Amino acid sequence: MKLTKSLEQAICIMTLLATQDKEIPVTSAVINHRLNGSPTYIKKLMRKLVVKNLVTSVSGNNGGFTLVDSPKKISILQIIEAVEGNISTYPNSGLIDIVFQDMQVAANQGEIVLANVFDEADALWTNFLATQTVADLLYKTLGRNEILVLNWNELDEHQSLLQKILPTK
Amino acid sequence: MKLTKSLEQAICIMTLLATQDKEIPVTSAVINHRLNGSPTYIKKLMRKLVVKNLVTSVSGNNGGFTLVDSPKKISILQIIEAVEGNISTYPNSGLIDIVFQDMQVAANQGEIVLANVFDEADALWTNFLATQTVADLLYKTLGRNEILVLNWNELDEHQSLLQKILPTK
DNA sequence: GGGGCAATACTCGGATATTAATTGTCCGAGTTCTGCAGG
DNA sequence: CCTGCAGAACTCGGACAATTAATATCCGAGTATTGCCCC
Repeated sequence: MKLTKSLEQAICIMTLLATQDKEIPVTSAVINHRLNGSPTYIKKLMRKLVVKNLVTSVSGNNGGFTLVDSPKKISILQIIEAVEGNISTYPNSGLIDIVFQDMQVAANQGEIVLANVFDEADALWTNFLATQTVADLLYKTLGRNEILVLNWNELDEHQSLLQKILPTK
Repeated sequence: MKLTKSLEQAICIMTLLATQDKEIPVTSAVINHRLNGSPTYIKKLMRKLVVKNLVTSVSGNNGGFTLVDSPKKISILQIIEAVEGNISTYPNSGLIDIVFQDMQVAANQGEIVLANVFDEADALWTNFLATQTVADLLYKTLGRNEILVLNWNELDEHQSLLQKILPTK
């Protein structure tokens, strides 16, 4: 049982936006270049984050994406749910009830019991991830309790400049 | 994020075997008939349970499948791992490190932090499901603290007899 | 009557097809800024 | 100047194609019972 690759990308995007000067939206071109994935697909991904109100999009010239909230207020769970939808691991189709159908038991009883067990397990998982914020990730990774802010648009320009220069030599 | 349909089937099979007289193996034909799925696919599923030593298979005439252990000793987690393999939800491809590659941070640090967070969440999930046994499911569903035992092979014969008789009328 | 020997009723395991989910592409929009041309 | 207009630089959103994972089928085995035939 794996989450999708999209989720990994979404987390990257969120941490990236978290270290971005809030006044300057990051263009999707910059995100694409960083993540090195399919540009059009990443746009779709971005849309999911926008719809779930985790990032805002600014269209037009100098447009792009910005975090809605402080990284301290964005949990990993929110990102997961934006990308994957609600988490419910048990693929319930009621199949279990056919096992019990000959034992005098209320219909759906097996289904209910099973669904509850998995819901409980899922709740443990989601509750924990709800406590983990994007800021926590940055703190732990950078080893300090502050988030440094930079402008990815410029950072990326350098990179692409380099890549434009190198091949010509 | 869903587990596969196979898992639902596997759980049904395990509860079914749990209510079967241990002396009499259940044939896969009976299991197929009950689950109403693809017979050949269910055989493959059964194999996974056999390989993980949750059920034993007896070949030859009057052969079939039997639980290895008491339902009290079989956890839901064991069934899940037999069918889905080890649970690790984060689709780690190290992508996160590209975000941090320009900030002076040990390589892989982001990857490690993220993987740990998800591992911790997964552990909560799996630890809980490790405490839930097949016997628990039966108790909760049947509403009593004993597992009634029957012979599904015979039960199923009746059914198929009925189905053979009915169409002729 | 009992020892072999087929027939029967099962599981085993891999190669291969089908179907569903995920990922990726395309195209034609809409929106905001910038710069420039004409009054 | 300053007003308006065209173009550039972005996002939006849906329809469609390709890729990968899950499900299902097929086929040729192997193995233990059953029952019957022959000595």
